[in-house]
Amino acid sequence: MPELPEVETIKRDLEKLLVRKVIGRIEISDPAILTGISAKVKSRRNITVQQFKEKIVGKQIHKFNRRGKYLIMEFSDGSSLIFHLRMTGQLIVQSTSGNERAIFFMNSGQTLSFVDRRRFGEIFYSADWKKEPAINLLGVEPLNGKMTADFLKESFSNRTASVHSLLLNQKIVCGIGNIYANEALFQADIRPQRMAQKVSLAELKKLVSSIQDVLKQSILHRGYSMSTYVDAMGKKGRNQLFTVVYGKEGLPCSSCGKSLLRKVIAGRSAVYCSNCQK
DNA sequence: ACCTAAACCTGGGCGC
DNA sequence: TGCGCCCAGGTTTAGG
Repeated sequence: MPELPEVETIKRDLEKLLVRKVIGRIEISDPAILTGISAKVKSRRNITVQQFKEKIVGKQIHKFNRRGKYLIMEFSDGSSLIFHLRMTGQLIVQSTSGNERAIFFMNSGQTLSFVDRRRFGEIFYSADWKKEPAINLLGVEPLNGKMTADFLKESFSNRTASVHSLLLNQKIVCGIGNIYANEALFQADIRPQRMAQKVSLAELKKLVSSIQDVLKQSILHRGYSMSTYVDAMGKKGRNQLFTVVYGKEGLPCSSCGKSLLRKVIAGRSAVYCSNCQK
């Protein structure tokens, strides 16, 4: 579920609520949250619940960071907990859900709960998040000026995959997921199935500003909450009221009125207007 | 190296 | 109501 705007919203909420607080106790009801679901990742991260608790309990939260869709809780000794919410993960302060996979009890009395219906989400410990391979594999951030049209042109050169697929590739630009890939391509009048290397520099310029626009708008609206996403207070965002193509197959195009089409591209649903997008 | 399909897991929604 | 199928905001892995 959560893409850059949703993770950014949670990050800002947690900054306000939990900086300087100390973790007093941790309950892990689903240990898979520490190791990941897939077998390969499991073998890489062999940590027991007990070892995990020993690393974290007693530490003071210094700040929160975000890289792509990763949320990083950094402690005052420089170590960190790195969270990824995957499809249905939620991080909620004072949650009453009852479906928590992990709960962090602060000495202040506050709780931070990781709730996650599909159990894809993960938490892992890092002595130094800036040296973490998972973080360093990420491409540029879309909102810090590094995602230029020239950069995309270079990144897309000789690539036969669709522009939609490459926007979802976190090693090129990080933080964009299927909602914002679809919305940005619509706003830039580019069909998602276009071969990436054939998108012109002029079109990429439009795409860069479209990506930034849809992400910033969603941050202002506190994220897209059609399904499970909620902020750190457990409240829904409002961006689902402003999106125009994602999840709207068969509805009329907001620009020309023609029925929106859906096409599965490299395993992901793309929705687009065959009249407006070229 | 690059590309796609399948897998991971759970549950909502829809058609019959 | 119930069953079976399709779908899902993400990433990893297997196989071409």
